[in-house]
Amino acid sequence: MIETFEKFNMPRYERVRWQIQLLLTENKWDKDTPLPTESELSDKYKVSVGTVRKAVEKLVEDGILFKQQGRGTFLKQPNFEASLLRFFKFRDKDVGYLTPTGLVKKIVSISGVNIINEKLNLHNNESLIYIERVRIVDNKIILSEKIWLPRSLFENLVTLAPEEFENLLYPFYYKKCGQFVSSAVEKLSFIKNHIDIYLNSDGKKDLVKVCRIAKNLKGEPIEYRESYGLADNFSYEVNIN
Amino acid sequence: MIETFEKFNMPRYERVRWQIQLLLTENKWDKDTPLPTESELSDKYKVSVGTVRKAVEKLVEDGILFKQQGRGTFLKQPNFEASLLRFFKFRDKDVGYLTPTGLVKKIVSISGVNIINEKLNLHNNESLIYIERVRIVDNKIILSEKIWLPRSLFENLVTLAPEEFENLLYPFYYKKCGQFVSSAVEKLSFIKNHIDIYLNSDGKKDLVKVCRIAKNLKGEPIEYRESYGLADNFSYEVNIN
DNA sequence: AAGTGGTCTAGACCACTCT
DNA sequence: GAGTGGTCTAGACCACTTG
Repeated sequence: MIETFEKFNMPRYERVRWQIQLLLTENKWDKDTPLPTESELSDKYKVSVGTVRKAVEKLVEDGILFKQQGRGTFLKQPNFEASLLRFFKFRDKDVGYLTPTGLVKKIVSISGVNIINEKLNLHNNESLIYIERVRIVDNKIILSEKIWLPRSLFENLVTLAPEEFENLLYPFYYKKCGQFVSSAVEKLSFIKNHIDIYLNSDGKKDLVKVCRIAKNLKGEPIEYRESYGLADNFSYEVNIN
Repeated sequence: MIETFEKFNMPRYERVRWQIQLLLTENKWDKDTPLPTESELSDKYKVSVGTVRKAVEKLVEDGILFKQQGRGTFLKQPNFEASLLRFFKFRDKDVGYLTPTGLVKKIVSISGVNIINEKLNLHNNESLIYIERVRIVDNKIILSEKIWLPRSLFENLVTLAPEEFENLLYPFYYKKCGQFVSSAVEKLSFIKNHIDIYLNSDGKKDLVKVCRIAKNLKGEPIEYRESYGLADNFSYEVNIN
């Protein structure tokens, strides 16, 4: 392995970075379990502390680790549920922005669906778990979600009833199935005159559709999700450099 | 100045970063004029090369500088015109994605407008330049833009006719007025049944509206722009970490 | 007080670009 | 060949957190 890295002229800090990333796939890091210290890592991988620091810095930039002076370096548990606010902002009269709660309405095991399996890098015959879920603010459904998971990775979910799911799905995946979501790609589009059983009872509406592929630390897709919301609630802000 | 920095416990690399940023506001850096070398900077600011490197790294992350091994470090000329593709993707049958060309239709000097002046951090009585501009792909208008500039900074533009503007505005601002756009905030929203004189001749349409505040190196707003496009053409993709 | 990450230095050698 | 940034080291001292 190390020889391979060397052959490709990969700098040591990159090599260390991948070693650490490998370390992180072990299911034992939570927000209070620090990684080995910088000097331990520098001993382990036979590089200077400065090189370890550079590797770790990259992982911090990627949002995978976070450091706390005096305490240590930790695996970051991203909160995508809150960061759906990237696309939708639901403003309360008094409080400001709200985080919607999640409620699973339906969960079934289904056979492979070509276009979904493709997004999840699965063979067409591999079966899936399909979930319907709504997001609620102030007793009002404001988002409707369809979720597809590779059954092979999420076997432990198939026997659960909708009520047994928790409010936030990604920490739940990790607890029940050891699947850790570390990044995602979202694609946004606009669809007109659509109907959604959870979202609008009174006919067709203009909706915003967000397609998300969520990935684990290795960059492998582990969830495909489509979120629908009313276009009226939509708001998005981005910084450009 | 330096004492001030020290008092606030600002690390040296941060201080150096600000010094460099100050350097950059001098109107003499283009894509072929390298900054002073790392060792020159380390002499000048009385810190080690490693500290300079850290300062420069930050500026590279911010998209303000770029480095090229063997050549030097340069001020980055961001191409926002191309990066409007952040929100709109216009797909050509053959070529893939296209960069639209820009055409100024109208330029006038106007008195202050409260809501605009606010966005530009101007007093209400300060006057503005107002520009209407369209973006064209394949002989078809696909974006309509309204642009407001502080007249005090862009005095040199008021005497120009629409034809005298170049395809890309931001390099043009820099050439004519020494105003360098280095970052921006964009806000996206949907508007229904709107009419736009350049965009749609056959009545009201659903539009996507992108409001942009463009800023100089000091973070001061220097342009406010509203871009309108048909919702059908809209597509946006984002990575989350 | 002990241990963590945060800052900073001085110097070495490598990889690339230009002339 | 001269000069640039790219990688890497070994060590110092500081700031913060925890027992």
